[in-house]
Amino acid sequence: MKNQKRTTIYDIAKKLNLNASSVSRALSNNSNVSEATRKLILKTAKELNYKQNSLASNLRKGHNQTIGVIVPRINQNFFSNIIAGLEEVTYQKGYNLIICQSNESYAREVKCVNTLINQHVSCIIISVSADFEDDSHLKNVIDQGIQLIQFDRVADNLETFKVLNDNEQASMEAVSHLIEQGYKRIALLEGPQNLNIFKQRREGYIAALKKHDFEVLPELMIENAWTKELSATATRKLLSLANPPDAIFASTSDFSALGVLEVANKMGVIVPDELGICGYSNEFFTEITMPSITTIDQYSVSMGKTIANLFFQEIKPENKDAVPKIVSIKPKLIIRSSTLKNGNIKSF
Amino acid sequence: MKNQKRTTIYDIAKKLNLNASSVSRALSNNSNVSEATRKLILKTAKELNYKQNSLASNLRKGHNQTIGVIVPRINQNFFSNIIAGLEEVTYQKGYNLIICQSNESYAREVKCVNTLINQHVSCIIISVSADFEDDSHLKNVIDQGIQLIQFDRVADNLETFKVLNDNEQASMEAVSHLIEQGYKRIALLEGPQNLNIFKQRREGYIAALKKHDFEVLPELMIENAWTKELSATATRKLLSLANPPDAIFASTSDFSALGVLEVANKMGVIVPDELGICGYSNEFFTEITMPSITTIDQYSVSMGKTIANLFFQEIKPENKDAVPKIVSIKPKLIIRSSTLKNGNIKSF
DNA sequence: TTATTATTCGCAATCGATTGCCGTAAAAAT
DNA sequence: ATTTTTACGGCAATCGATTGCGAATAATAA
Repeated sequence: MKNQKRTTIYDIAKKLNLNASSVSRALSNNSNVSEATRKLILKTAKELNYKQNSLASNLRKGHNQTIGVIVPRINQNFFSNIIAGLEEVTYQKGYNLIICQSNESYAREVKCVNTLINQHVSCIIISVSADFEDDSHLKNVIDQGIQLIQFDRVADNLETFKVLNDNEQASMEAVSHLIEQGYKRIALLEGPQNLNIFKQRREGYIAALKKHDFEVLPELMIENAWTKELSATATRKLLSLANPPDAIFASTSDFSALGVLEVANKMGVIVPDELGICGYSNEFFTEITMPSITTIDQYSVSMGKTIANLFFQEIKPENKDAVPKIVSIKPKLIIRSSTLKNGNIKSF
Repeated sequence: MKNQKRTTIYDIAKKLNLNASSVSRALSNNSNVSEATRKLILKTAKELNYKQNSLASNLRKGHNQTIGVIVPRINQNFFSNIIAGLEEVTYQKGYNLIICQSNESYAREVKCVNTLINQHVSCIIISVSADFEDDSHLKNVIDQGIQLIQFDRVADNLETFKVLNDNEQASMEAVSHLIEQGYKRIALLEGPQNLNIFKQRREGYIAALKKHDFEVLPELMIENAWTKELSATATRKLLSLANPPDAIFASTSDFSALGVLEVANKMGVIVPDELGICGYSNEFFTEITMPSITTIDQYSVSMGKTIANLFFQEIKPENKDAVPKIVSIKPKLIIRSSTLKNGNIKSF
């Protein structure tokens, strides 16, 4: 049973004294086969344990019921939820996903793109890596006639379909919330500014400060504090300032916020009374920390569904003069204990 | 630029007045092409932006540099780490992964298997779904000449390569640890017994009790408590027994353990003094709960690597008389505050 | 210079499924 | 009974890359 050949439509045809074309038609359920022979073909296909060869089928048909997905890391909540959402829709439509991780490396991202191009996927859905350099590989995707949808982290000046979070708005709401809670000196932990999302969150932060006539203080804006460890270090620095902040918006992630919280707890700084903390992403654990962490939910699963639906409804129908659409999803501020100054603290 | 044809080896051949076969040979870097023409071909391939059509290549070659992975859910730590580990190795070897989720549904698992068979992947790596029924679909994989590696949750009586955790051993160590800490009545939260892993964990629990001359009490063994909610319910029931347990081993997952912890905290039962809690999987959050949760680390990333290496070293070389090997990995008990009765409590 | 060997490249079949076109036979219409 | 229409199914080309075989040329040996 090792090297047996797999049964093909020719095997079925031969057994029934038919032509392969009839077998193909019967199996694809299309037309021009009598009900009797169709049943016969289906029956013997089952008997011979026939499985279609998608390679051959797709080669002939010139397309592929496959969508490629490239994300920086699949073991991050946001991305795995996006994929879960994508999968839910694509599965219904009989498409399947090839999932690749760039591991936040540009070189690897390029390789992933090439692999997917070679596979003739019908669409590539991508969120670019942190050390994103330029968009030539993405242009290449388009040149090869493959649909491209960017989400979350995107190459701004490349005209494609995009599904985005309104990071600026969310960021502004978060900071406004902090201000309304009475925090006076609000620090910002930022991610790499070559990624659009982190730029936008910074913009939102600045906008909120300006709106409330707060000063924008460069010493309170820490670049590249986007891991738990980097954030912890940044927090120690911030809290030992002559005039330390009374709130920190960890705009990069909840892991970053956790770093802040742990340092605060260790230093005996009371959260939220002496220090407000807000994270980003609504990771599972933000609900169970002490205190629980205010954060921003990105509706990641439904965002995944939105992306997939965009493909099936707008792109796949080959609407030639369809202008690349940009869908923006408004994230939601989830207010928890870490920013509720006025006694209204949720219990664990 | 929409419907342009992609350039093929024939386009390159025509431009250079060569035959496609030479182009193919030049690109595959193999043999029988002069250095001069090879360079010429490579150059014009780049100029024309040639991308190989993997469908055609794989169809002709009869195999596929692709491995299929089927897991219940990719947004579970254990599985996403497995995939991360797999990817690290397969990427090096130029293979890529098609990742599918069964969503814990048997029907869907069967569909995933069929899709991967159709794609002619060279290997399927699977951890079966919770409502696993029978292994006919897996037998089918083997019949179609596709390599099969099972991991973690496996169909026991199907002879394939397997990579397993020594669940029984780990479970026994966990329960022994509880006993050594002085807990006297240890309850068990169990998962669906049609999955090998949960059966083994139960065995380990029983073995530890017997080893220490403890009675095995059916009323302390709760079946199907494998979500946070089910575990919470089970915990309430257990703690309101006339003779309640003083420790609970949530053998199914850390989420389950979290459910236990939350109920204990709400009921004012002090962990670990009045109730010991041990989870399974070493999810990220177990480190940051109050108190932190003792759990079992499964070395998931390195397990993924092990699986991939198994394929490349033992299976792919077509070692005809290779007996399906079973690799067992010994998980590690991570002792944290939730089971440290004797004052030796780690701080948050 | 001729015979032999090695290199390089073309020819054509092949992988398996799909599909336009055409012929035949059966069914329907006249 | 004859013509027209419809249904069914075969033929053969096609998708793009690979590969065994053989021919032509170049390099080497005799």
